[in-house]
Amino acid sequence: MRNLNKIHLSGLRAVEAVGRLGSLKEAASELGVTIGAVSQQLQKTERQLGRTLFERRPGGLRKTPLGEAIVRRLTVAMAELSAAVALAETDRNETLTVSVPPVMAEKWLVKRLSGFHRQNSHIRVRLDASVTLIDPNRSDVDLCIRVGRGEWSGVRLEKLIDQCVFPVCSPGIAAKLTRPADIAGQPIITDPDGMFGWDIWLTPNGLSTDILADGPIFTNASLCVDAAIAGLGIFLAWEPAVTDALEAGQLVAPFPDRYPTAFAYWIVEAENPPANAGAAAFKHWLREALPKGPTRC
Amino acid sequence: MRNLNKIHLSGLRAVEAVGRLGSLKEAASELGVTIGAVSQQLQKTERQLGRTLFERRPGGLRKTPLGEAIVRRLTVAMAELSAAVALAETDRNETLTVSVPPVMAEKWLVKRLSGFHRQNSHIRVRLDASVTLIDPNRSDVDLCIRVGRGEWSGVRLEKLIDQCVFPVCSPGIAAKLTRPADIAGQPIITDPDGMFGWDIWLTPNGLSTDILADGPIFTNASLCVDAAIAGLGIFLAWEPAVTDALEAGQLVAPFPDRYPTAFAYWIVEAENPPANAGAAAFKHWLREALPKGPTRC
DNA sequence: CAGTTGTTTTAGCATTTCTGTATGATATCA
DNA sequence: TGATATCATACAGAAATGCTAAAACAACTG
Repeated sequence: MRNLNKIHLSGLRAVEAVGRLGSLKEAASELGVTIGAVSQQLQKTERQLGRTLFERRPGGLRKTPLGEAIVRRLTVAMAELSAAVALAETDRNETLTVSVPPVMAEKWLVKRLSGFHRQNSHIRVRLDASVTLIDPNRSDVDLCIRVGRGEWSGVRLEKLIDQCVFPVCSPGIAAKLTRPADIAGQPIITDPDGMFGWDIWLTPNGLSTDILADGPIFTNASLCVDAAIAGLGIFLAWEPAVTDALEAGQLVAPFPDRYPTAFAYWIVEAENPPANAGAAAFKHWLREALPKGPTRC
Repeated sequence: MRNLNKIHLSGLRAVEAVGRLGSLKEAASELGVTIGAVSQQLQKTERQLGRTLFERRPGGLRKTPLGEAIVRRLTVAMAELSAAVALAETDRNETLTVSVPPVMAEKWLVKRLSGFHRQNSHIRVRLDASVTLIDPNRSDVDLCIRVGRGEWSGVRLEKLIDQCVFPVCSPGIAAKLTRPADIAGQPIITDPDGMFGWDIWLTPNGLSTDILADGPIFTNASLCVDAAIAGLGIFLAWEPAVTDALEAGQLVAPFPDRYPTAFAYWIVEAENPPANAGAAAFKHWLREALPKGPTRC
């Protein structure tokens, strides 16, 4: 393989094209450069190989026996290279890697993905559920959905929905809650990694965090939602983490008012994302599918 | 195939090497460049493909699934390219194309070639017998042997032997010749394309071209020699065109003196010939095998 | 001889690529 | 915990390369 070190590969490509197509003119057109450029490449490669690959005869070039043999192999090689590149292109257009916070993946996205797939059957979606923000510029992730203030730099951003919080609990617990103050005394389900506190909801209701009782702790918002469904207490939730549970009646929002945290759901893309049909389709679908209207703040 | 237009092939080579060897360091060593260069190539290619081929993780790079697939194909492609290039290298070292004037090829070289082959059994010699000077810089000829003044430019020259002429004829005719003046009356075999005239030999012998009789004309020195052997007349010959015929007694040189034409036999090579083991061996063999000592002027 | 086709040459510009060096991030050892 | 490897990336300047455009050849064709 090391014998390729002294040969410029694009010269070999020129040789291949000229050999296959029979003339500088056609090769130049296929390669997208001028005839002169191809001529130079050809000569340079012949010099590097130390062999003449084409006889110059009136009316055009003609392969020498060695040229014939080499071009035959080069054509195979170029086809293989082309196939390798095509692999990337297909992948780029047909598979989409989306990085999503685990809660959203589990509680909202997984269930709806079939809807996307129904509309875009040729696109294969790969979900990457991770908490930490992956840099879309340097990973194989095409699209990230992230919760935050939108203060990331070096990326392309699009806001999806603001994060608005409201208490949720099982219907059983909800029956005991008529006023916000009734929250006191009920166990509170907590995610210690959560980025906001109960004050966001308590303060507007004229209450303080002092009234809150303790309750189970889960280090993952998805588990908190499950706990709430199981009737273990009240969780300060948000869309779309509980969209389905509310709809299915597994959870109830005893107080309709929702209050914005400082955060929102964002689409985070690489600064200069390569054209990707799948990414465009997914973004469009996402905007349509996300809870809107009455479910917003 | 056109999808290769937007991709630098050397970038693909870098991808292949890194993918196969597992680290920038080793790839850099194989490619004969610095690590930084490989890193840049890698990133550039990933950008061009629009896909991440390697995950950057502590301790080194690791192929993504797509990277894995692409590298597999690239390895095949590179091996094929390498084989194509190797073809040229083998050819360069093992086959030697020599362009020789037809007379020399027929009357001297063909017979002796087996001697060269016995000493250099791995080298395949291809003889190209043509009259016109092929430009060794732009043909698949490695070595030319040419008769001339050595006034070619843009080539590498080495003088072999000066051309010295002397009359030859069949033993039958020779019997009638005791003094140079006896040439008169005998038919003179002529090559109209010959580059010298009889005056070269006549003048030093105190004779003029007026005394020459007509005789058969052949447009090829080799045929002239054959005609002389057949007893059709006297031919003003030179080494090595008649070396064998003289040795075999088919021809006789009735007058021992030889006179130089302005010409010589030269080895003509490309200005910067690629290293070629065969060419070196052939030149060496040629110097040894050519008539020397008493057969010279 | 002018016109055509096809390749080569030349000069100059623009881009690419490489090298060194500095930087950063992680792992390993004592 | 700090010292030291290992691996990769960033950057800037220098060197090499590749491309274009236009002119020049060269060998046919009518």
